Amino acid sequence: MMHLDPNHPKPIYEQIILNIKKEVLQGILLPGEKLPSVRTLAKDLSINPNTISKAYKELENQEVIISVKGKGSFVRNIEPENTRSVQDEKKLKQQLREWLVEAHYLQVPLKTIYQWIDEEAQENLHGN
Amino acid sequence: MMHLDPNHPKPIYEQIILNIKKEVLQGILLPGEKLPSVRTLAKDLSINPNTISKAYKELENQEVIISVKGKGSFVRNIEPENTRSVQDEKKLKQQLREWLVEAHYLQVPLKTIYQWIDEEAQENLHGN
Amino acid sequence: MMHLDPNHPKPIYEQIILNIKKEVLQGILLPGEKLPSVRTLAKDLSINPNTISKAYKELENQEVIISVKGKGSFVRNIEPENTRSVQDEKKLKQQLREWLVEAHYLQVPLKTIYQWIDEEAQENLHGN
Amino acid sequence: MMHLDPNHPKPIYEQIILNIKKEVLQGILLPGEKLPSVRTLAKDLSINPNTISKAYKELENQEVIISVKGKGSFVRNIEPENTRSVQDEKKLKQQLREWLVEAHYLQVPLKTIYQWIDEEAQENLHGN
DNA sequence: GTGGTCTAGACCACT
DNA sequence: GTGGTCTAGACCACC
Repeated sequence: MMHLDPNHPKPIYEQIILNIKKEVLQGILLPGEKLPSVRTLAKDLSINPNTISKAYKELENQEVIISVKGKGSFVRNIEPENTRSVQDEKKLKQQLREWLVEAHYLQVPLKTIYQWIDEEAQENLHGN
Repeated sequence: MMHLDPNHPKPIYEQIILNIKKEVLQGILLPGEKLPSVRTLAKDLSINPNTISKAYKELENQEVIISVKGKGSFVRNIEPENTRSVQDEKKLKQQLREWLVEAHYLQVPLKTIYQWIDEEAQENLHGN
Repeated sequence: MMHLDPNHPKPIYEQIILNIKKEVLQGILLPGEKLPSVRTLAKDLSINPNTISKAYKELENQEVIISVKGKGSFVRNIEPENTRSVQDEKKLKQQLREWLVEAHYLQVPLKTIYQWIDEEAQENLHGN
Repeated sequence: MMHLDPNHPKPIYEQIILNIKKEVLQGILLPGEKLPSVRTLAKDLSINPNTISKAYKELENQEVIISVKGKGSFVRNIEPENTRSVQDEKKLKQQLREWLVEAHYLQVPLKTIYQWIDEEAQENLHGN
């Protein structure tokens, strides 16, 4: 079950997006699988359906899922040719750069950073 | 000279904070050195002095600089005893976790991530 | 109701911060409880919303409350792990030192000081 | 020799006031003793004479010293009948109250507070 | 409705 | 001239 923190600084719909992406990565949600409907997920998480709707729309924009009128929303394949755009990469790198300034400022050693990444990578990718 | 993008998702005052932190890390701004005054920096960047003020105040909260009424704002020493708190570390790790989900989703290989970090580390820490 | 004195040497936004901290300590505001919105509190106290906003932001920095866009501001739990840092303690002690010089100069006996502290402690901590 | 910290949030003239009061309390400066002249003290501390002047004027207002034209400034007796006014006491108590809110919030135990006071009292009063 | 950011312009305290 | 506070009013993102 998805974990949401209403007191998180990140808006709820972004938390949902992140969670679903994570489940796809981890193979909990498989390509072609049907996602819960907007209304049922909203009920399960006891939040506003509009918020779920916004998350699903954004996931469709990012080509993670596909919504079919009258049928539901489904996980898309991660197509290898859907390789990241130059823009995506630039954005990611920029975000990393900003994070590193903070980390360096707080004197986190490089070794620790590598360790954190390895821990997380194992969880997300387990075998990919 | 500092580069600001008013259309960036990050608010201007945070861009300023990041820029100054980076300059401190890189040794462009040295401990004790005087920062440009609120008003002159505002004029140089053609933004409102209050925005600069907000950035400087936050930098003072984070103990990066110190502002003295009537005198100006100055870079503080990075005291080794000012080690990061448990909460700081938790926050950093959480941010990293979210970034990694994105990166994995876009299929950035671990190797590339390490490379990006090394590049940036060299720029920020040059030998530390 | 909160009491504010515009002619106080302490800025208004700091008076608000102190008041809210006190109410949290005294259990008037409970963890998770919603604070009045920036706008309504501003109207109630007949001051500018930006001033409230400044106070709330600082309270969020100090991890007393948490503000969520579109939802409101809420009292956080005081986590026992969020122990004070060395710097916090240093700052507190320095402030106390300066206060004591004044008190000694005005010949307040130690006994009276202890009495004042006990009175206040009872109000703030009521049994903790 | 007096210790001044130009990077302290407290204005320099207040630091001077506090220092002189402390020296009077500790018996380093005795009643009737001549203080250094504005100009020589300014030179010794390498700060602006106006700042010293402001401090001395305030000390005269608070009846700690007395300035005689053409002769210099001198430490006054702490006269027992110069007992603190009701106003002074109210102000002191108010300041203490605010400090205690912070201390309680940061979970400093009462015992620790007493300890801090005792340490400081010994330094300031040594035998009074 | 909520909080967050930014501008414009004012006044104050300190050096 | 310096930073700090406050007001007034605007626009944005989120729920």
